[in-house]
Amino acid sequence: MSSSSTEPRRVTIHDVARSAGVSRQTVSRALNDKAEIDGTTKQRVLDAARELGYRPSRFARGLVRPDTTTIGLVVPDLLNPFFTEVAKGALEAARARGWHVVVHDTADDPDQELATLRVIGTQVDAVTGYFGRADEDLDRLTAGIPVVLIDREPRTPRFSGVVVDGEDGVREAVAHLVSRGHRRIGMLDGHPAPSVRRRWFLRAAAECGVSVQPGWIAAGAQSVDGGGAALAALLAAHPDVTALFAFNDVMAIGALREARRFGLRVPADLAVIGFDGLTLGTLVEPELSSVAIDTRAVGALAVEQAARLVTGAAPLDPAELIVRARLHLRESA
Amino acid sequence: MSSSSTEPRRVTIHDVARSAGVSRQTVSRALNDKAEIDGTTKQRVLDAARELGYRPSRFARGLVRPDTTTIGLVVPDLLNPFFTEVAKGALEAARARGWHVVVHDTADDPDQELATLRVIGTQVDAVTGYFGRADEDLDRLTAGIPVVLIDREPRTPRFSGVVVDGEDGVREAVAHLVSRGHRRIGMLDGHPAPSVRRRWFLRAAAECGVSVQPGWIAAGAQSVDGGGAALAALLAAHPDVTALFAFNDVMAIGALREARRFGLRVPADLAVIGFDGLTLGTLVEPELSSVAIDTRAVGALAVEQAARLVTGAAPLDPAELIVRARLHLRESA
DNA sequence: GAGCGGTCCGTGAACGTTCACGGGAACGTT
DNA sequence: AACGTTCCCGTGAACGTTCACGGACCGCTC
Repeated sequence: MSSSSTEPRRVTIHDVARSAGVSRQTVSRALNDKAEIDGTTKQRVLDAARELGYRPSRFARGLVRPDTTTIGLVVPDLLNPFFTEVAKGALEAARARGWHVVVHDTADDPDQELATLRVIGTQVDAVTGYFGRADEDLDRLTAGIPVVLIDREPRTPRFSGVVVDGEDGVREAVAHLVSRGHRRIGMLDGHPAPSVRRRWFLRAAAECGVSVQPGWIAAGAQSVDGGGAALAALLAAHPDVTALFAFNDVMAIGALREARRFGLRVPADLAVIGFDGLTLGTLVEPELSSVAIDTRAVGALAVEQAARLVTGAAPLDPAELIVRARLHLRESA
Repeated sequence: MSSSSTEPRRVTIHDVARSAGVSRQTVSRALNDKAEIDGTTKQRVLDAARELGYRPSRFARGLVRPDTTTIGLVVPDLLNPFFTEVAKGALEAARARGWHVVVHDTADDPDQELATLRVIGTQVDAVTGYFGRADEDLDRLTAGIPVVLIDREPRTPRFSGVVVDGEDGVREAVAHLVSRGHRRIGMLDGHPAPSVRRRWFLRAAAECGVSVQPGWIAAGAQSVDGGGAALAALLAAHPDVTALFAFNDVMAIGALREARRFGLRVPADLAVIGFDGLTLGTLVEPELSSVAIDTRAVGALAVEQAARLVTGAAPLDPAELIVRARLHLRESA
């Protein structure tokens, strides 16, 4: 309502005090439900505050009293149910501590990841999540705040992280397929370059005595459509594959759908096993077998570790940060 | 490493300055990549900062320079894909502004909602999401910050909100079912008390000239299992129902699964139409028909409105905050 | 009517950072 | 030798709030 041109200066506690004819401290008392204040003055202050549209500055307040800690969670795509479940676990763990979680979705885009890190690095007390950038970049951008990586291969001293160990689970999966008579087992990978999960798969196959032709492995985007496309490509070249291990459940579900289009019955014509163990897998038909990990635990562990790093408590041992996968058999294999 | 008992006082910019033998301002210059500083001193300062484990206080910094605004998003259950999609829309809209979003999951629990409001009210610049509490409670707990409600019936002057108008969409759905010859159409409601969506349904049915027996409406929890249970109850009492409108897609998917257990083919024996239009509906078999709304837009609109309220710009007109539903036909009806 | 306890309120100080300004040193120019 | 530039660096002030303290006022008691 003023006249001038510049920024409409913020309404401070002083303005309220002046308007109500009291001092800062009395305003503070009224707003924070403290004692030592008369009922009528309190109401007068509250009215004045409302009238002026006063909102205390959380920065000024945070400066003078110990305040809630905030941690940043970075995920490539919140719509991917895997990350949703991890986020849920993180939120629960944070809530248990009374902490805040700011969630950032990078849309799987390195530039957005960079932008996020740039802005988040100065705004939170710790950051966790999935990152693609090199360690040096991360180190520089986070400027000293604790970083907890999730499911990232090289663990360096600077960054601790939650790692998922699917080796045993994948071995169970392959062993199960072999026990059902499958000999031509393909894989849908989620990276162009061989992923860790592919290594687990190949090693398990070798241990079970079945050989895997290079052509039986197709890569695709880590999405439903990506899984469908990868299966289409795989079947076009090698229609004799009878079983399938997928990089994750989302791709596996895409494969399920694609198999239906091909007229293949699952598991009769094509057995499918995914990875992650999403609850989503119980909603599709047939229900998806999967090498399952405790996704909530992943998020919770990340927050737990972040908490320890922030408070300076003894950090969790790397061994305690390992989440192991187990085969959950349902209908698709 | 100190001796005393009390809090291990925070490392401030002064400590770094003293350690590096320079002034505060020089430390600030080094850390913020400003000019007017010598290369070697800069490095010395950086080393000292790292050595001491210095982290600038975001509060002190936020106090003195204009800082990123943060908005709170409150959802009952992030694992519910509907809320996930809304959250995604909100995150995208916030990112476009360079804003932060702190996400809180209340687990559908009034107490947790209360706790969340209590802590969030003083920590963010605006709050949006789904709330169950009465207006007075919300008003008191949010202490003057803008509140944008999502999909909540009574719009009061104090609270603006995004509302979804499914009336036309539901009418399309019922009309479609009737045109396919259905006369006994049931509904799975998500509330014990008649919901707005139920009103839309009943009105549409009346307009289409079909009557709905009270027993054809069953209520259940707004979850997959809740939908399944509700359908089971409904079919037990009224096995002659041939079509179904569900409160939302999640319940509809539960109904799909339950129908399969009952040996009913969808849509041949039982046509099913959900509400929300989740992408999840394209993953199930048969693909789910649904009265669809633009879920991302819901989240985006909420943030947009919050932005206007925070910046003091002209708020969106209530008419602009209406998201309309349209029937999306797929396989299940 | 002096003292006392209780209630209510105001005044510095402090939190940790950046901004605006000023100043010294080194160097080159006339 | 005086002067202007450029490059660094440091000193008060300010951001908006709460805490610790002190003090005014009122009513009561002895």
